[in-house]
Amino acid sequence: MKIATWNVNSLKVRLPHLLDWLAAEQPDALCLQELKCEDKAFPLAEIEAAGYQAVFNGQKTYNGVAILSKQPAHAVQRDIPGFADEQKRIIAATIGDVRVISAYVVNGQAVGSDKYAYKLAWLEALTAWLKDELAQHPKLVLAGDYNIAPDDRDVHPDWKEEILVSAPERAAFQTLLDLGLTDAFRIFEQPEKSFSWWDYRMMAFRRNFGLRIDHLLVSAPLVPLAQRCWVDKAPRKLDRPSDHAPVIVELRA
DNA sequence: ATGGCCACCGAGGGTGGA
Repeated sequence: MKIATWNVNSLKVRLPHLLDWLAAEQPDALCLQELKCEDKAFPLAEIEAAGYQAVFNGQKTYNGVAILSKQPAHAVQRDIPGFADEQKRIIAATIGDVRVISAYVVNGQAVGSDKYAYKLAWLEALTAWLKDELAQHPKLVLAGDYNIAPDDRDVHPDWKEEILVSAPERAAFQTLLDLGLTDAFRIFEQPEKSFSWWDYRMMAFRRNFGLRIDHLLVSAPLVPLAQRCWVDKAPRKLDRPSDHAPVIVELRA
């Protein structure tokens, strides 16, 4: 079973890349973020024609998440229960016997800003809810754009900002791991300077000036099933790319 | 040179992203 995550930065603009990528990679489930697309405008017909079902939680202009899957999605949950939030950042569904969550974590803009406080509060609510989800669903994948680079090796040395790498953000990431989740990417040996996002500016992709902020966290029963985890840089090389690349984990059936 | 790019909305430049 292949499960992937991809921040597409506008589903409308990236739809051709998405359809090509689905055809080539054939993931069993794909978590999308930053749809920037209202539900009524979701391109369901095109995605169904590609052989996928879709559940989604969108809004105009900003945010928006979806899960595409070959098999039906059950027990769909939108947003974090009990957490008042206008922003559409969470959708969860059960596919087969695996609970799959697509998450678009708050960016936070700058350490100390109002958005940063919202980021930390949002992560705290996510963690509390995840504890319940894990109790109900032993096999779980928390996939998405975390807007956190967990370790120094996940950051190009030229990164001068505090946001995405600050100690409180990394502590929040660790709190998720402490629930019993594992960063699937780090189960395996990986090339140095492996990243999932590169700024559009400054020829950042060509210079590999990136950060690894898109992650697939897997619950303990899935760790021994993990076969491989990698970043697919190919879509980042296309014309009009998303600034993020897909990350994929392959699980033994 | 202290910003460069991209997408959004909407009709020009402001906002947000990371």
